[in-house]
Amino acid sequence: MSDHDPLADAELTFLLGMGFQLVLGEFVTRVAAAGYADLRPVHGMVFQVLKGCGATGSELAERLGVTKQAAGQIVDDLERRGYVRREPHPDGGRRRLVVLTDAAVRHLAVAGEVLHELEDELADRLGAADLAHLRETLARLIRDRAGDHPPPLRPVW
Amino acid sequence: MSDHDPLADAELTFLLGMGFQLVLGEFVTRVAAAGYADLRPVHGMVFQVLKGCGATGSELAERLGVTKQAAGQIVDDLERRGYVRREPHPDGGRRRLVVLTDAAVRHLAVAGEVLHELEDELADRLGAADLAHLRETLARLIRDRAGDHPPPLRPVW
DNA sequence: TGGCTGAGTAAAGCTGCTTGACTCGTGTGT
DNA sequence: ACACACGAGTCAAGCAGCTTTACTCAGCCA
Repeated sequence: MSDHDPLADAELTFLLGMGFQLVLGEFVTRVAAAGYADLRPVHGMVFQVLKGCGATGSELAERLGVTKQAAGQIVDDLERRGYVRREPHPDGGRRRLVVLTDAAVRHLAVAGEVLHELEDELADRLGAADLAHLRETLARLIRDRAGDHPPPLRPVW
Repeated sequence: MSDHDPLADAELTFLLGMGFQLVLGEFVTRVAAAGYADLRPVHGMVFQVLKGCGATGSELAERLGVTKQAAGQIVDDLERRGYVRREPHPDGGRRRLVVLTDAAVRHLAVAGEVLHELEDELADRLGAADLAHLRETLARLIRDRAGDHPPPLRPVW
């Protein structure tokens, strides 16, 4: 056909990257519009890790896939802005437990809502069955490449 | 069920990001093993843009979604390492045409081969029909969010 | 002639990470 | 009891890959 879709020929890697970029970009835009323009996706990852009973800086670093110094800097930043607190760790030692403040918990709720909203919209536009199939195939791809323990999600290239 | 798949509950955004990260990581590893450990994905994007008849620095910058200074720095780097040349532009002015050397053309061939190899392996493991469906749904997602002119693929967060 | 436009360049600054070197509590072996 | 290794945390410096700001230079058109 003369009007051939260039996306049909695109590399799978490109399709995945572009899909991720567009969806994440939309997510970031909406969360920023909800009053969180000062939080990047990595901060959301931090909140996910700390959700529940918190974690130490080293645990956080491992979960984020960065050095403990980098994790410390992120925590410094979030502490200054009132999203986390450092408390003495029950197990003592030099350990300190990083925990979420209410502001961070509220952000988690908003972010979760935005994610579901976005996914619902995509289900409408792409078809719920196709979206479910997309999820399922992606999950198998991830399991195939990374097993049961996918590595930390890091900025790509 | 006691043995429930945590990936089934994961956010779509997460699945897309993890899928992209794993596939791109595998791609980078294999291309590095083929002798191109000194080239990042962005260099491959540059080669894609310049493939054919080359481009000016400003055109390249626009296609990459960076400032022309950043594009100039990348071109400086690639020129030093023998992957591109700057030639006088046929249209004159201050313009200069950045074109690929044979080394870059060889890299393009290798990278293309690796991408197809990777996609064939995934077709084997996930099922050709499911992979085709994945591609098709991703293409529709991209078209839905970006129309016919998807923005440059950039490092994400 | 003189000014506008658009490509390219030069220099400095910034962000988010890393590496290297340390300090300090704690348990462990002898 | 004492030394000491270990692991968490922190300080400082460095670095990559961009951006912002500010300029130079060639053509073009009134």
